[in-house]
Amino acid sequence: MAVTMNDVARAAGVSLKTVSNVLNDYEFIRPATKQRVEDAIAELGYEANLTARSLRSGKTSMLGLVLSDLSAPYYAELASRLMTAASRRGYRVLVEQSGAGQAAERKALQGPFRQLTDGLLFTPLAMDADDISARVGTKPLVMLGEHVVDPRFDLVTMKNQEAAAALTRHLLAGGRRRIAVLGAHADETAGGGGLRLTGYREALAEAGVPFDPALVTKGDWRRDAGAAAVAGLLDAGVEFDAVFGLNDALALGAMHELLIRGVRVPQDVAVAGFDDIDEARFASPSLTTVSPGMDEIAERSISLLLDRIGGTETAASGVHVEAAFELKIRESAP
Amino acid sequence: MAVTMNDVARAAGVSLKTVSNVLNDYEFIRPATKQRVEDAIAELGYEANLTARSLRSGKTSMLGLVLSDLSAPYYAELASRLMTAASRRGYRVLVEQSGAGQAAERKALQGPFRQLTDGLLFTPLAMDADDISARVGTKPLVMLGEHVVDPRFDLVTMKNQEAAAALTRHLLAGGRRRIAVLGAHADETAGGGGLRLTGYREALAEAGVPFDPALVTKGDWRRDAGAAAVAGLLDAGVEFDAVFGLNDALALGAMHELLIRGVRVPQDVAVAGFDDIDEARFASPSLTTVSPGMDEIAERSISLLLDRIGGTETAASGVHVEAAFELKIRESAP
DNA sequence: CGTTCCGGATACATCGTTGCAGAACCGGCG
DNA sequence: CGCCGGTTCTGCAACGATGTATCCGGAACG
Repeated sequence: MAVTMNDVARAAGVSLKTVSNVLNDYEFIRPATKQRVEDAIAELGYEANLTARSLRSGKTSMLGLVLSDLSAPYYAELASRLMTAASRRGYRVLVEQSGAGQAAERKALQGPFRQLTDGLLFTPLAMDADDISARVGTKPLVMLGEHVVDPRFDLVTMKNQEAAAALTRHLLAGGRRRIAVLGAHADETAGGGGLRLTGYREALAEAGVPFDPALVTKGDWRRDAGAAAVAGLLDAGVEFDAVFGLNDALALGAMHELLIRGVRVPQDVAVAGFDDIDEARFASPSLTTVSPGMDEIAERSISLLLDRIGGTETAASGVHVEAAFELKIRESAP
Repeated sequence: MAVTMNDVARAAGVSLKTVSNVLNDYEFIRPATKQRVEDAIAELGYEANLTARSLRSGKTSMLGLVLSDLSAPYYAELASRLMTAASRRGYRVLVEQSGAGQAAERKALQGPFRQLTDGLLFTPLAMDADDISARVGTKPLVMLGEHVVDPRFDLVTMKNQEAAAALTRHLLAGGRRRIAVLGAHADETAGGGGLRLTGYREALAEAGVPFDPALVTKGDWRRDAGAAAVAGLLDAGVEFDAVFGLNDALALGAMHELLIRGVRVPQDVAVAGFDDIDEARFASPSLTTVSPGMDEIAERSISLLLDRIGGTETAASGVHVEAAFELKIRESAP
């Protein structure tokens, strides 16, 4: 068996509780005693049993991260940064993939997964605010992304609308007038897609360019959907001189399809994306996109969640954090 | 407070232990009793406390996954599949990023991380076999990847050498004779890179094409390193008509650099990679590569680890599993 | 000199579950 | 009728830590 506190106590000639006190930085311990305990710990190679500690204290030192699919580059990078940020503060991150399904999201919110964590970072895609509100327990929950924007919940996101507007302005400044949009969803106004679309329309309006619904295509935020959408536009004979993918995967899929069909990027059609995943820099041509300040998002969301867990943050209604963004002008839309 | 077994017991009019027995599928329980307990559980919405269960049983139902960096596409996809495979069998996966550092790898092998998991999937990059052997505890450990191939350890990997040879043969069949290799490491023969390089040399030898060390460049397995390596070759005036990136990231970085410099792919230089990450399909041109049968790797490694945990697999020395591969011929090297 | 106060350590209960041993009950058999 | 073996259920201890209450001894105080 592993070494327990009792063994340490015996070796140090003190009570079990004194060992516990040393470990928990209890204030009133004679230096000599503390030293004896620490020596015993070192000698025996004692390591605290986290499970027992969890049972007693009710804390697990784990944060849950619910996202649709870890293999999506954006989420993979986000998860990686969140883990790093959490680990700096002594927490681990346990990831749960929901596959963007309602059932899985609900389960992550209520089931055993919740029990294993002290707080949740949640990227809801299928559940709506009321549904979440009804099922959210007592443990802290911070929303990521923009599918659910609701004053009841803490939220860390980016300036979606502003960023999309800035990107669209850049395309307009480059002389583009017919900018196709990929990845819209029906009736979505609150989500990230909706906000980005709103930013796009805002920039068009400023420039006096009419909005043409025929240029807006729907689809999942994946490479293959981007390719398919562009294929659809081309086959339908819709004219366009730029493509704005609501995320990078869409834009990269679109760019691939354009190049296959002999459409030159950026000469014939400029392409821009959103997220600045690592791949965007190394695509050919490299992809113009918006960097969402992911480090800031990771840092702020961990901070916010830990403040809630620790009770430092006490705002009754949701705290909304918007990270700064940065335009990344590259070859695909110079 | 949450509902405990005691509450359920009271509600069902049985002892606490009977509730436990029902939950653990104990054989001798009258159907009527079982029903009463199950009704009480449903009515109270009881959920077992996993922490307490872990403390008592010594099992956590979590598997550890140690890899260098979750944001690398290959690892992200692997992690995602491993999680899915594990979840099918009632296990969760806890990921730890080592950043390819020795200290971090050692910590993952011994520290609290180990405690939280029933077994480990380990992708060692910095530690060697003896070091691992000295620090591996009693809990099961399955190696992934090829940096450490040692009869002492269980290992799930792919046919690196065969796959690299097959890919090289394909390039040779296309008339390429000067095939540059990106991503070699000094003196590595056992690791994945070493095996792939060996496969490359094997195919060259078969074809009677001399091996030219000037064509082999070293570097990390990342996009930027691939770009840098190609830049180095071009600047040094080394002639080559094909590039074999030891992984896809390298190949994609290389392709980017080639295209930037006006070298046509595949007309002037063919490019091939290794891993078949999703991005390879959507690159422009799409990337010829080797698919390592990641689903099989995920499935087999989870199976093997669980067999070890459950004591089903009892081979004294390491079990070595090699997943099948598949050549993916695409535009970059038709 | 007796009392109060506090630093320093301890004993015991407790978190929610499972393993072990055994009690109570039942029908069948000698 | 008593004993036996199997079924059904129960009580107690234990997993390894922390919270609460308490105890003890010495310094400070009146």
